[in-house]
Amino acid sequence: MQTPYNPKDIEKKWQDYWKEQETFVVKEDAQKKKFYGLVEFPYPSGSGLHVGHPRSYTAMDIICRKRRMQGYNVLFPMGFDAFGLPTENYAIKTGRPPAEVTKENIENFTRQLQLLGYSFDWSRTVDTTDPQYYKWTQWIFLQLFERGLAYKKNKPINWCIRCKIGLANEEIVGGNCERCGGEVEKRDKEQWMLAITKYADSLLEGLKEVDYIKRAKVQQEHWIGRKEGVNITYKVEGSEENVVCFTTRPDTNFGATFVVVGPEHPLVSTITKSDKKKEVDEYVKKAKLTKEIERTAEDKEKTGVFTGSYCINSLNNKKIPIWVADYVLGNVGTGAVVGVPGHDKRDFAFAKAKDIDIIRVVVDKNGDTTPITKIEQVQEESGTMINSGFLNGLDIHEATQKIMDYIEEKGWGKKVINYKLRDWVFSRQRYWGEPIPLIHCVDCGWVPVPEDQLPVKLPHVEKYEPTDTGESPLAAMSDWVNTTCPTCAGPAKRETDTMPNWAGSSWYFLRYCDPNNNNELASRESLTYWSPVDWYNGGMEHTVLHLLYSRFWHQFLFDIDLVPTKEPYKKRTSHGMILAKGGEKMSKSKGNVVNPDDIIHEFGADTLRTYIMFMGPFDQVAEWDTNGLVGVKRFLDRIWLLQTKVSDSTPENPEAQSALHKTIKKVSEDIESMSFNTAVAKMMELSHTFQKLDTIPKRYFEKFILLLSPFAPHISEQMWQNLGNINTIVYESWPAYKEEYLQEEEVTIAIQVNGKLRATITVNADSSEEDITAAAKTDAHIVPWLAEKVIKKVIYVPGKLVNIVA
RNA sequence: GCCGCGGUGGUGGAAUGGUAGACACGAGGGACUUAAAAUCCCUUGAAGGAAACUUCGUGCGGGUUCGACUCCCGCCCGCGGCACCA
Repeated sequence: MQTPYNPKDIEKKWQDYWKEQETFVVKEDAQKKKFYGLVEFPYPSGSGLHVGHPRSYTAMDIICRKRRMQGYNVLFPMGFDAFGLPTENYAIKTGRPPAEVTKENIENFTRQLQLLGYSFDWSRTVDTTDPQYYKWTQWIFLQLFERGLAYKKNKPINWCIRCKIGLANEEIVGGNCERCGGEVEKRDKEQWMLAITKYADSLLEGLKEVDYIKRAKVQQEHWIGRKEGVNITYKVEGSEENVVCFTTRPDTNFGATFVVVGPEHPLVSTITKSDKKKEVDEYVKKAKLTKEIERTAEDKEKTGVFTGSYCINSLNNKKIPIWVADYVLGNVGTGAVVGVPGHDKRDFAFAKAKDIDIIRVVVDKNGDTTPITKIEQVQEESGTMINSGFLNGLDIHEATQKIMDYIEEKGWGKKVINYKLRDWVFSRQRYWGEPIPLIHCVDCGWVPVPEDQLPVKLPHVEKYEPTDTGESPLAAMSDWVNTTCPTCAGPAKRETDTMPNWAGSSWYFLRYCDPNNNNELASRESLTYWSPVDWYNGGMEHTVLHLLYSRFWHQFLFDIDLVPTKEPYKKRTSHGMILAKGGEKMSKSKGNVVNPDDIIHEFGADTLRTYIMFMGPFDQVAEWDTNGLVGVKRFLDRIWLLQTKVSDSTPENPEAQSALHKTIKKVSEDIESMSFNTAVAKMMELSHTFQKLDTIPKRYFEKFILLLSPFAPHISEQMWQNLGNINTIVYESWPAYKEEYLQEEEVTIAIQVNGKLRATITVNADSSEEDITAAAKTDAHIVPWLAEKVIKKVIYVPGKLVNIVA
């Protein structure tokens, strides 16, 4: 008699077995083809694993388990991205050292991940806060520094007042701090910058050779924001100065009626006429005090003041006024814009507000030539030039090319490529991050910490609070800060800023290849064997920043010949978020977070894993529904009970055999396309088919268990053992289907009359088209529909349907 | 505003242009049981009909096609990203 299915005993038993047997520990093996499956390593927060994490992990676990069964040598690692603000904030509140808190959190996360039965190679775990790890994060930074890609710059940074931290542009959401939602202001501060813009083209180019989901590519392209245009030089009348304006639409330049410089523009004071000085100064002062979010609000009314100066549009020798207006941003393009109000919405609004001429130079496809002052302004995607001298009659795109060449030829401007991408603000005035390994010497300037002195370890401090002065808590540690210059041995000071969170996660996948190497970030041999990551799954929230940053670092490492491939990830997919019941995000404050521990306790890890895969399309958001677990649990219960029906000496059953092979095909294909929900559904169907049998041939059941094992590994191992197998199921061969078994003896053919279903008939699979159409026409259900009608046409789709057109 | 994704039963969701609603939840009925739980079986898009069956039905309006959830055109709604980016 079969014992009942008891996930608690089974799951613990097999988790212990895998650990003792080192089932998932891998080594490089030149004889085997490799597969590197990667999931984003979690931030080990104090609240533990969240039910959203297992969506990504289970999916990749299934893929990796399948690859092992397909004979691949599989690297599937896990680690912890453990530097970060929540831990630091917790330390501030409780006074406990972040390292201690981190250690506890990692232990808890590890426990939870192991309860889920993932096939991670735990011997390769990395922790970004481990000095043996961040030694190499610092080392990579120094490589960037030595090649001029890390530089210090005094620039206005985004300062979160509440977190007391400088933020990267990427960390501002809707003008507020991404983390705390608080106000952000501009502050001048010396910041370490990484020259990611030097890699803009390369990062764009690299996207062509990788297999990323479309929206990940599109978002990255958008973020890089490459734009071809021309910097046009406008001579300021009665002055030696020039105003340079970037535009992507030089075709409309005959319609230029003004130039606007932003309040930050360096020429503002020089070009302002004395009688306008007071007004301009006041305007500029006010603009600088206005928060960027207010200034750039889309529906904000256009304001600005005339400088009193004019410049000359060389194209038509027209004299046009120069204005100062805050809708022009200092950090975009050249910080100055040529105003073409006829064909740019913002220029139009400005011209209307200031009563400046509006000239139409483009006729859209409707041929409308109404003066633009009389209609709402347009911004055409296509059209023909008018009022534009030698451009007249040209399509706007042709005109753009022609005039760019012309302007450059005449020396009035220069073709340029602009990017939306900015250099990466790389310093943080916080404690819980990697110290930036540089020393400042009055005589020698910034000097790297010598390699043999890495890592620069985080010292123990008494207080973790950041300061209002904008200095890291490390700045107060005078023993640590004061040091000697590695070059001249004179007195020198350490850099007290730390690196941002993104640093450790920008190369962690390389460290997994060789996690304990003390001499290099990872050995060339291990990187050559495992690189690149074959399949990387993660959240959409990381497709811009983390993905771009890590690609940048990786391309840099490739350029200095430390890694074997230009691109780090061959394939990138993304899972949808798991929302709480009701469609809200799960959050501690709302109290709607589902803890995997509770679910595992009640239903078991196999049920949880299978349910998460079954709940809906993998790439779309899904609402958590505890009721849904019931169905999956019943499915596993049912399979468990099927064991009693398994028999060694049962003849073939064509129907069951066909169902089995269809399931093999479907599950195999669905895993590859991440259609896990339909794979599970197909296995459920098969379980019903088997249930109807008196006895199940053992060879069928074994194949079924093999298919199930990536989804529900514990119960599968146990049933595999129950069937008399001695070895783990993990390295058994993935079942193959046979085309011949997919065919059924009889097929159901749909019969339509004029495209509407009127009957179905069941025929032998090998029936001829003639026989089937004849049977269709004479079917009792069909005959009345054809009465008094002439059959015009019969469409036959083999094995599917007959459509009689009458 | 632009870009991406989506809209299908009471619910989550299935459907290479070919029988819409697989699979699952829930609900209703039945079997087993002293009873309940568990399990198993049946029914379950809507309307009409005793039934056979008929009509309608995949956000809305058109179109292509023998045939459209699927392709094309024009909209509406929801989610995500970007956004006075010149």
